[in-house]
Amino acid sequence: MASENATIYDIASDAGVSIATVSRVLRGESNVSDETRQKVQRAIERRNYRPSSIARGLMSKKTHSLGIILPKLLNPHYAMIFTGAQEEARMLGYTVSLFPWSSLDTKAYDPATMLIERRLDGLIVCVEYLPDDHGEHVLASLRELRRVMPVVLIGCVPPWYDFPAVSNNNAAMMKEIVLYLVSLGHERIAFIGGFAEDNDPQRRDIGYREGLREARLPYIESYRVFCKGTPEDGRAALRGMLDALKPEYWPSAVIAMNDLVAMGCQGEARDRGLRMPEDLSIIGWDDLFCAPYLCPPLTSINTHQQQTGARAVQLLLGGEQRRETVDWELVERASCAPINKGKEI
Amino acid sequence: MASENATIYDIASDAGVSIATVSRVLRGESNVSDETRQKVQRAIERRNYRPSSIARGLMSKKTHSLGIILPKLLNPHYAMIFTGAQEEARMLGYTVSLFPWSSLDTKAYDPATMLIERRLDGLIVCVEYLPDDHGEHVLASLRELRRVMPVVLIGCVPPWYDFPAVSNNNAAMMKEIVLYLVSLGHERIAFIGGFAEDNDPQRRDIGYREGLREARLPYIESYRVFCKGTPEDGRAALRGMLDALKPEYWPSAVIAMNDLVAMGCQGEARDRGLRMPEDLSIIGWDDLFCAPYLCPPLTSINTHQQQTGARAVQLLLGGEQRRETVDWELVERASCAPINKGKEI
DNA sequence: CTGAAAGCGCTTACAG
DNA sequence: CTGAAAGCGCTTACAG
Repeated sequence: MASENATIYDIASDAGVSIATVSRVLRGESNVSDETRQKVQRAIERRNYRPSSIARGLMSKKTHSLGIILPKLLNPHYAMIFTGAQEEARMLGYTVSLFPWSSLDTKAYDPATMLIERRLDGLIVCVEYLPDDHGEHVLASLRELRRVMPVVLIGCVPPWYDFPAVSNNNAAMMKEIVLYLVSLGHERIAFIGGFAEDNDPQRRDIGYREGLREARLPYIESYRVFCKGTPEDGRAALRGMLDALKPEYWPSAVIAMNDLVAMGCQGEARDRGLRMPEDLSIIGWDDLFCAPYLCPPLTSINTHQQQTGARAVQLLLGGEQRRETVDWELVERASCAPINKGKEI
Repeated sequence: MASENATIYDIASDAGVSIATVSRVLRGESNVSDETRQKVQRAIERRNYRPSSIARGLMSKKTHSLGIILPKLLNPHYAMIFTGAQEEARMLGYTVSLFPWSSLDTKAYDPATMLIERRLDGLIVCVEYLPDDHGEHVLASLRELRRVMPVVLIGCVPPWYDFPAVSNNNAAMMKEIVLYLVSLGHERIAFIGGFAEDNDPQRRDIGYREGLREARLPYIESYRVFCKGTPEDGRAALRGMLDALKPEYWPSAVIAMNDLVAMGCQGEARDRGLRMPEDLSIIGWDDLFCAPYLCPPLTSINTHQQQTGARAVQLLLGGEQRRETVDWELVERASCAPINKGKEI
């Protein structure tokens, strides 16, 4: 099937010149006579010759290929980041390959081997809030990797991860969400989300508390429930919270860590016969493509994921060490409504 | 940041042997004395040396990297295929990079250039039903690419595309769906789907007609509506169909070409005040992660996308030329219900 | 069991 | 403007 590719030697001999000259016209150098250039170009076209970027990379030590590591491509959130990164990379002449999260996860047979042997020009890693011990492990792998290739992080990046990164200002977003719900009249606002990272001034818990404080609402332990990021996790988390509370103390609004969790919450609420949004407002995070088609259509916060992916590539290739923050946007849909003060439960 | 990598020469001189010997222990050859092997291994560990797979590939002419081209990663359907392919590839020591659909789409500046210069060991292309002229274009690009690397197709592959492929038996699936709806009592069954490919015995239209024939139901032109694959397309398609029909002729069930289109149909039906599934049953295709969370939860057909991606990699690396068909599974949820004969419209 | 040499397909000084 | 030669970091016969 795959026939032998012509090499620079074939072109040189076809055109009756040296390989150095062929190389010159390939790279578009100006110091080649028109006549020679045309001879070479004809030979190239006749053979349909394309120089091997692999061989090229040997001298330049550039592979023009990037890697990306993310927890789960099946979450459209990461698919959007990947897409943004891929498109930007392509414009700059780079390719991006997907590596599994497990490349970082264990020290077993040093899964990063594949990553390193590829001689990538850079690596993008999407991190999530991680339980502490696990986080240490990942951080160690990242530090190891950085010794051989530039690394840029995306996502929930604690400040003591001394890596360039592009992330969101989670605290500010969360505060905006809380105040938005307050503006709708909500006073019992729950937050179902990931595990906290101490000392991170941009973490969501900070914004959650700040928002409540600004609205002069109390912080209530039982409204803060932890969970991972799947719909099932969200469903279980809401169930646990409601089971533990008398109905009169049930929250009137729930902030979900992401749209998947919000979907699970909708399922649980529906199963319990709660009307949405009358009995329970829910707000998601990520604004996935399916948000408008949920019931009710899910209010969510758009985090500009494609732009995030693109910026990560730019930081990577620009060798910039700073941390960047990407803008966001609250997208109102029907899942959050003004509270019905006189509601019946 | 990225420090200079040690080379095989560094290791050789550290260990006091020739690079040929280092190469032997790297590749785990047996004809090396224990003593020498250990000297070399110690040197490798001290320097944290990893051989460059790039340089390796120069001689072997293998890059151990694959490419995948798909219409849109944001559709979870393709994210699942990608994930399956990536996992299988990794097990076999390969990497997979994402290339944009535009690599095939236009002949402008020969976008496939990047693909070819990378010297990929193989390429997976996810195709969709395409309007004829456009399809010809893509087919030409694929034939061109195949001259320099193995290509395996995934998806709706007409029989005259003489490529190895892994796909579904769309006709059989469609027939099963029609008969399933018939078993629920439906007689007015619409199909909102992609454009037909003449002569393909596995295309959905074949199964649609066969199912109807077997159930002794007439094929009705106005129940067969064409659309592309987004939720908006689906919504518009259903709107168009209903607008064109008197309510008493409205279908009682709609088969959507994929879950996205089904989502759009749900939106349109809801806007019109149709109760689902009482007034309208809808069935999707692909069984996306969000299907269980739609309203009503969407009955759909699971096409085992991860397995599909994995099989494509196996065909690619095995050099097999055959076409394969992957199994499927109808997943019943609440969006399809027995028809209510005495329903009020 | 080990090493010297050639080769993979390019680029990069260096001469001319 | 053009070419001969060395080099990128490996593997692969070929000798010994």
